[in-house]
Amino acid sequence: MSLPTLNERAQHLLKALVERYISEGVPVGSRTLSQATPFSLSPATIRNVMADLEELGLIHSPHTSAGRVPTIQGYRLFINQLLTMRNLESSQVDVISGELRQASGSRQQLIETASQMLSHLTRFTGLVTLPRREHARLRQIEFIPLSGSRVLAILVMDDGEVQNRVLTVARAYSHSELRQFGALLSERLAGQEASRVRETLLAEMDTVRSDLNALMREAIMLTEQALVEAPAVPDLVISGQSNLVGLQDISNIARMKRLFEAFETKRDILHLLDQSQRADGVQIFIGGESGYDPLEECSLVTAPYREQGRVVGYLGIIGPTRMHYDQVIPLVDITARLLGAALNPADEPQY
Amino acid sequence: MSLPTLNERAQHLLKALVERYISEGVPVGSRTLSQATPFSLSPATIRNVMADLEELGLIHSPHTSAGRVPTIQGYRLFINQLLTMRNLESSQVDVISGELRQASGSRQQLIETASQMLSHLTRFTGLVTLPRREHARLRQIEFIPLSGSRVLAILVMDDGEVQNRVLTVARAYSHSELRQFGALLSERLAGQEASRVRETLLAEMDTVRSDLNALMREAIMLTEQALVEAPAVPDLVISGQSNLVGLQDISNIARMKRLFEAFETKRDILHLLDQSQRADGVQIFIGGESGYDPLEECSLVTAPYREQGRVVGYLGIIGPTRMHYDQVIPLVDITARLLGAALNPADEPQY
DNA sequence: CTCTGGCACTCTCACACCCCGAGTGCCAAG
DNA sequence: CTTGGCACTCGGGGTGTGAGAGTGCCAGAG
Repeated sequence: MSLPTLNERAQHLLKALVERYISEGVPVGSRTLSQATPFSLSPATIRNVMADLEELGLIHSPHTSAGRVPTIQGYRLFINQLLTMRNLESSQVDVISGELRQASGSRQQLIETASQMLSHLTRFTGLVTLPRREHARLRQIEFIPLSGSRVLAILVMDDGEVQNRVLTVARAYSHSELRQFGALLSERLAGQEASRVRETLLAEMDTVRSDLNALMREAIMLTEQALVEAPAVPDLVISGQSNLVGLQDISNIARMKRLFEAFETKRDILHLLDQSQRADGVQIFIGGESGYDPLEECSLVTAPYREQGRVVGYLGIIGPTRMHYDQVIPLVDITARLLGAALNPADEPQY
Repeated sequence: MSLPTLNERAQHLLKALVERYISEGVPVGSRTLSQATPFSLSPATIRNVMADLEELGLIHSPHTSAGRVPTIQGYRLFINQLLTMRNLESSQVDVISGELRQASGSRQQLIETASQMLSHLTRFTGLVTLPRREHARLRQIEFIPLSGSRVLAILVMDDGEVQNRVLTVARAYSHSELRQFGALLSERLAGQEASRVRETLLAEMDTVRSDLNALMREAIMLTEQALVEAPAVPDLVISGQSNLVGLQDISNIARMKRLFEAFETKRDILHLLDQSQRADGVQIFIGGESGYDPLEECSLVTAPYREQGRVVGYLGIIGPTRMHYDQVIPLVDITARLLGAALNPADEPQY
């Protein structure tokens, strides 16, 4: 899968060909290319070069008398080595940061806005994963009695995120009992990362066992229960699916159906985004490169976004493989940065 | 827009024609119809009747030498007067009630499951609105201090629903102050419908003013604030959108695009569902009857669902106008009933 | 060795054409 | 009122053809 190395002329021609194909959507022939390149080569010469490129698997012609079209490897080489990014218009940046600022009240809305921005500005489908919460720190825990033997546990996170869980417990607790539990636990657990809380709890259990402090044990079991129940929030926000309907590149109806099924499942796409961990900046899956069938003929452009220096989620777009990477890549990149900034207000914690 | 009355023979033929068209998807000719009907009439006779039906606007032929196809009015008459429902297979009912029982832990999940059931069983797109909460009664109110001048208000509803709002307040309150507010207000407001709470609060304000009870006034203002902030939950759950991709009836790509845009907007569809209030049972919008353009060529089959005797939401499906109404209608109906039942466990309130 | 013009070849696309089958409308007779 | 007959219409599918675009290859020039 390693990319071949090309001489300068071949590079130039490949670049011109891909750019032309991206903007026109029609196979590119030797004559067209000879006009569009400063080398001033005759079509015949260009044909020779193209034959080489075809042999290398970078381009391919749909049929004998059509021009050439980039293959996936052609796109790959183009993106890795030949692509010159286009500067974003500052107005676009303003739009994104403006919208994000406006939505900065709630995390959920921030994520949704980012997704919408991506889809509006690219005219493709925007994706944003919810930020992973595992590094969030607990601020406090409260328990409130509900009817019968049900208890409402409220976990307040450092960043203002609030989670509710309804627990079923062995016996009814009074309001004041529960308040005590909460105070006790908040004191011990505040400032801990949620992912570590369980360990702490288990350790605590041991010391408590010797003390035979029944109250404390109950409280721990309640918290334990509350942490186990995973909240059922949607973990991927998708916007602008309809933008992909009717694109000439995805004209095959069966393929489109599979694509939309993938959007509904979410799981596989989420998995794909999670896999792109290694990259620090923008990462791109071209066509079937992801190994995920429904994305055939599509490309995925993603970038991680950060909160307090840590990567907490990914965002990106799905569009046809034939897209203006030179514009989309900077856009995804900047959106990731701006979302990160919006999640980390410099002045104060989120709430 | 009133429907014409037909003699028995015409009714019979129209019914046969619509049924045939629904199951085959091909315009129905006079010969086909003469074989499929017990009257044993010659094609020529049937042609005469069909000419009448066409004149009445109930059927129409796509072109000279094609058979006939029902018009919207034809479908309407068919559904209102001629349709004989098909009994659901009991296995389907079992599936629905089984899945709903399994999801009965959380309201959100119940709604999503219902939507999925609708889409799976019809192979079309399922819709369920979230239950309106306006008749929910408050059980209790709690306030928890966050950092600085932020306060977390927690509203616990009678049915176990919990809502959080983060409030920004003028000054910082201590934990115990807030607990007092909560206790005070819970006492006064518990058992009231959320929609009426504001009135009560305003009234309370007056009495309090004379008492000059500052604490209480603060508490009221907090609650007021908490109630005003609307929670931003998605209010319509859509499942199985991809089922509509590739149906021959919606082959027009531009139309499909508009349909999917409608799914993304949600708002208009939600509005449409809300409009179907008057109906007690299943209601049907055929094609453009809804007055909503993107649903051209589609039909909407909806039914209200109830909680404690009150209609709190709507569910239904969107599919091609050419659908098996005799199966879909009972299915939507029973799903609404079962969802209602799942929301109203006989033994105890939801939590 | 590289580049170029020329030439024969291939393939798609659009258009025209035609025929077949299905279904109709109408009429006249039962 | 029903029916058989008949002429008519229309869309779909298959075929044919010509134009256009582009290629591959070859031979000659630099």
